[in-house]
Amino acid sequence: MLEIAVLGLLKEQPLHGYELKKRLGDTLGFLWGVSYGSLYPALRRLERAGLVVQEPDASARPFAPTGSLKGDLASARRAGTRPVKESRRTRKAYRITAPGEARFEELLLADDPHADEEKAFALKLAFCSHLPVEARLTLLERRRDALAARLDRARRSDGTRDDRYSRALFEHRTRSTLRDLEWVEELITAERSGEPLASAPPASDPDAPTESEVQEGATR
Amino acid sequence: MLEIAVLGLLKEQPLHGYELKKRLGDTLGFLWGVSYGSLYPALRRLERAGLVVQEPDASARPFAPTGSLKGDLASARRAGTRPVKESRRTRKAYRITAPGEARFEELLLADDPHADEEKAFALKLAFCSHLPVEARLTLLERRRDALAARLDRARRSDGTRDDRYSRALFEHRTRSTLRDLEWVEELITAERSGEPLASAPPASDPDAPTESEVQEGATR
DNA sequence: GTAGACATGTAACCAGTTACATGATTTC
DNA sequence: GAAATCATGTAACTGGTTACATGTCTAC
Repeated sequence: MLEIAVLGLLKEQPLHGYELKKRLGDTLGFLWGVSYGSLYPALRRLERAGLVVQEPDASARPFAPTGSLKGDLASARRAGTRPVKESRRTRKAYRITAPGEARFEELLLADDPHADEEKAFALKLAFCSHLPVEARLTLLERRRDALAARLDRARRSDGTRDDRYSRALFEHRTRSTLRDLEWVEELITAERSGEPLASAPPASDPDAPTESEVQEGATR
Repeated sequence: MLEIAVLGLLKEQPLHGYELKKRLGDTLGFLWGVSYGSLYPALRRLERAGLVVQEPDASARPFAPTGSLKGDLASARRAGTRPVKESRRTRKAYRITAPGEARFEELLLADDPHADEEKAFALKLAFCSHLPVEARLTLLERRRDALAARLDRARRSDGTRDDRYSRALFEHRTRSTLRDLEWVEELITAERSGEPLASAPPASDPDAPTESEVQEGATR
């Protein structure tokens, strides 16, 4: 799980742990509240496995980091390779390697029985733009099948306990699953028909792919 | 998590591990695919803590439990030419104790930061009929607040990554949260206004179950 | 010169998992 | 008497968590 997220983010740009955690928290948003206690060990594991490497550096330079990482990185890059040996505890920027990218794709298609199904799918979807179309379709179809199977099971096992709350729960859950299924099916057809992907119902204006539309859909 | 489920089921009737697992799988349905590897240790923990005790094995047996397991079994074999539904051997039936019931209520209201939020709530809701009304309301309101907070956070953090899939995910997730919120609010108003709770549109619910059912476990 | 953000890390724990080991009872 | 099912359990692992410990940089 964490591996996917980390590799996915590093695929977009090199980052150090602290920043990685921030992004895990807010660009991947709702999905992730990972802690350092799992992040740093994960990074070390990835490094030992050769899936990521430390960038020449970028740290320990005496310019002002003002909170802007991009600025920092840009400066660092400008300054070129400058190990600056004596830093004891400074940041370590990691970059994904070729094996790392391979592993990433592998993970996006693997289904880890350990992980929470919903979260795993969400995470994968969040990064699937890095995948070739067919792989993406596979991912979506697998999800569709899982949801369909769940619905089926629900339909079958109607002998749920006679409790009113359990029943309410059961019904709500079933409706949710149904909606998820429909959504995934939309994604699939969108994927098949080239690109559009108007994930929110109809009525959206495809000409304006900006925030406003997103907000509209979200707060409706 | 497991504790809640086990105590909740045992509150309804004494059961042994194997049977418990089955119910965890199908009466609690979709929620739970627990394995023996966690169930049995959990039972032992509960027993050591005095929250459950072993029954002399009177569980659902059509003939008198003499206390002698082997005797009972012999009888069973003698009697059982037909597939008598319930007659097994070394099983250990557990019964919930008074401290166990107390602990159960406590757990239903506690919020364990470890557990998955959605699953934890679902599980608690599934058993909340054993709770007094006010406690139930507390549970529901807390869930409502959590969902509202989530929505709020989503609304605020619009700086999501510019990825089309992440965006789709974000929107879908937001819609789901909104629906969950509405649902919980329905549950709350239903709870406040006495009993009705018509959570689903076309529910096939001819005979409205009356209070008696709700009451039965609550006032011990 | 110290407060507070930035940054990295370890240790103990937690709640589950799979794989395995074992044994009793029923049924054919 | 073998196979299927019922039934209980242990060991090793997993992928996270919190709490803690420490270092470095900037700004005041």
